[in-house]
Amino acid sequence: MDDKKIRTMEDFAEVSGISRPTLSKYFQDPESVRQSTRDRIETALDSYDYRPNIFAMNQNRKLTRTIGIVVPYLTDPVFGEIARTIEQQCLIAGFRAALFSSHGDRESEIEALESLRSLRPSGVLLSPLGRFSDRDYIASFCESVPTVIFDRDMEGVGEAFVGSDNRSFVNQSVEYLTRTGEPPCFFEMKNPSNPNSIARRENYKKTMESLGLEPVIVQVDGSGWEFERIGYEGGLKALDERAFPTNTVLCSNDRLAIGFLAACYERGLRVGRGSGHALRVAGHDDHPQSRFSCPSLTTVAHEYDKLSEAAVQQLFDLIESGGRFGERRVTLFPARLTLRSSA
Amino acid sequence: MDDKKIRTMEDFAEVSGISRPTLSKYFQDPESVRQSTRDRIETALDSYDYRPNIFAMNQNRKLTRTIGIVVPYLTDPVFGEIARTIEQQCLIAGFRAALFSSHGDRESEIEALESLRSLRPSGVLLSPLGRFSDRDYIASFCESVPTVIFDRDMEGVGEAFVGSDNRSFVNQSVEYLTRTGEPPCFFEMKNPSNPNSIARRENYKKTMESLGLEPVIVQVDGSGWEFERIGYEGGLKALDERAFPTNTVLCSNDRLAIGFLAACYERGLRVGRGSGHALRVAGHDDHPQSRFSCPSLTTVAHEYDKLSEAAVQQLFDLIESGGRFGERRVTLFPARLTLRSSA
DNA sequence: CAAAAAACTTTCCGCGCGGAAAGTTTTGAG
DNA sequence: CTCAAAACTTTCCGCGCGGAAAGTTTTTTG
Repeated sequence: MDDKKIRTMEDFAEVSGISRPTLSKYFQDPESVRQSTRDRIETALDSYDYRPNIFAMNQNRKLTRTIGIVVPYLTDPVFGEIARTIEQQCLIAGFRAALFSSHGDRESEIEALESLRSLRPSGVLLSPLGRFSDRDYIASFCESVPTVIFDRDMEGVGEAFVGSDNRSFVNQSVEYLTRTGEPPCFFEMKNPSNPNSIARRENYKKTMESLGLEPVIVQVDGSGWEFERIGYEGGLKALDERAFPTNTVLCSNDRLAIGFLAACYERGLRVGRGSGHALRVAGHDDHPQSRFSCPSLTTVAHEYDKLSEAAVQQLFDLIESGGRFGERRVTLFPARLTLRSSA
Repeated sequence: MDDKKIRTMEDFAEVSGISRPTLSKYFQDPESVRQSTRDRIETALDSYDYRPNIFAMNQNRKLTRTIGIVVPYLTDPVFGEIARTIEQQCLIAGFRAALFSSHGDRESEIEALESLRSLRPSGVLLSPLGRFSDRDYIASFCESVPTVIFDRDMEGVGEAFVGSDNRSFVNQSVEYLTRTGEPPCFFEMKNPSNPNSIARRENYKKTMESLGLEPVIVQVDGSGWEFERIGYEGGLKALDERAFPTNTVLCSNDRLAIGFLAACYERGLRVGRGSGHALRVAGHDDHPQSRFSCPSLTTVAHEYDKLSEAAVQQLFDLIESGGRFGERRVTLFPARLTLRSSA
């Protein structure tokens, strides 16, 4: 371990007895050199502890082996979880990950992508804000950087989209709820920024109509990312106004549902199925907290692992295809109904 | 906007009529050139849309103007929130932010720091895992990179620590609970990885003893980061075993408390103060969800903003001091008791 | 074992910028 | 208006690595 003054690849070439260009090849892809050479390099490597200068590398390389990850709101544990999964898969594949959050804000989203662009990433995994995104900017970004959109779609933008099948989500929840009790009312924000929310509302309508039932949509005010608060305050108001004609409430997402459950608790309404309960409540997304709400929340779960894996895989495909697919690829994952106590 | 072939600073010098070295100065610090020159550059800048190559810049610069942020578990909204705040303050100060999560794992923490080291950041804000951290590695990292430790301390490591005063936290909660009802039992994980947890337990003991009361500590099994689950499962067990001699439970942190509340709900125990309630429950941290638990959780709040701000400020001081303070600086923030319905 | 292929070495240049040195222009205080 | 200080320009070199070209060695194939 006499790591004296091995600062450059030249230095390391000298002490390891391998020529600099071969070392260069090795550091870009260890598989690209002969096994015997690789062994010699790796032996020297743990004697001298040298690491190539990342800036000098990326300055000249075409592919920087960096993957950008942009999520709309990192504080939401769902995105935290997704980011975590994706990051680890990138690392395993030998890429570095650069993580950015849009903080729910249009300008921040642009800033993140701008930072990312200057990093010249091999590819980007982007979950856009949705309605608040600067569509034109993002479209032009996707033109210059291989980008896969995930979780929330932006139609026509990017070479691929990987997300959940909102139809499957709502079908399952509505079907279950109507089969086991009164038909559900749909509880949501008036102006959701999330395209998934809009798709879910439309699918709720369609599903109800196809069942010959009257859709009832209860919309509450509120903007921003404090969904629990919005669900809580809007829930109190809706309950007090008796806005729900049936005893079953299907929330657009779990965070809203958790807020709504807090409102029910506040008003002394017992939530759950069976006698002795005033209301049934269900959500969508299987938020990590929904397992520990009171009562635990019946919801429809994403397969986060599969989604993350597929998104990463699509991006790697895209990178290998030189940044272009023939046509936009869309991968949707079905949902899994998760029964708990609330409905 | 004829941004044709302005790829290098040389190109931009030509079209802007400013010499390359002056441009170089400008991009490192706009204040370092004369106002009139700055105006000329900025005028040219929005005509030609040039941005210096970040890799070429950082290759030669001493300070990369990058701040590394490492948190133990990004999926925890508390850290998400802190990371968000810190990131924005760095951006305002003209630094880029590189965000990493240790994912609760020793190896990942080392990997994050290793990645960071190769980025040659101006400074690093690190919230270590705690008991699971490789103390020696982190200490040596702090030797080579200006580092401020925050939120959870690692004694003697890093040039500065910014966090919360756990004594103040526990003092306030214990004092309030004893004053308004039966004295609290302390509910926690058996082997907390978080140094804050350990400090809180010790302070609970001391505070109780100083009040002439017998401390009662209920420890539950479980490891990892699923605190709600641990609180829920351990809570069920403890309730069934009648492990709490008083009707008041003080949880080491809010996530544990949220799990415990779910256990209480499951067992049909009404939580809250006043008659008609079986149990009082309180937590620490003011987790974003604790406002919407059932019932809403009485807790002791961090001043996240101040903490983040102070951590960033300390780091900037440290960077300006050339990476060394005379002696280790410790900044602690007191807590703010936040009364809600649960106690 | 010979010939072809693969892997390696040597040499050279370039990437886009930082920074030093020396000379020139601009600024502002008296 | 004068002159020194401040700000700028010109010129040059270096950072650490990527990558091409041409030559040499090793491995593979029949």
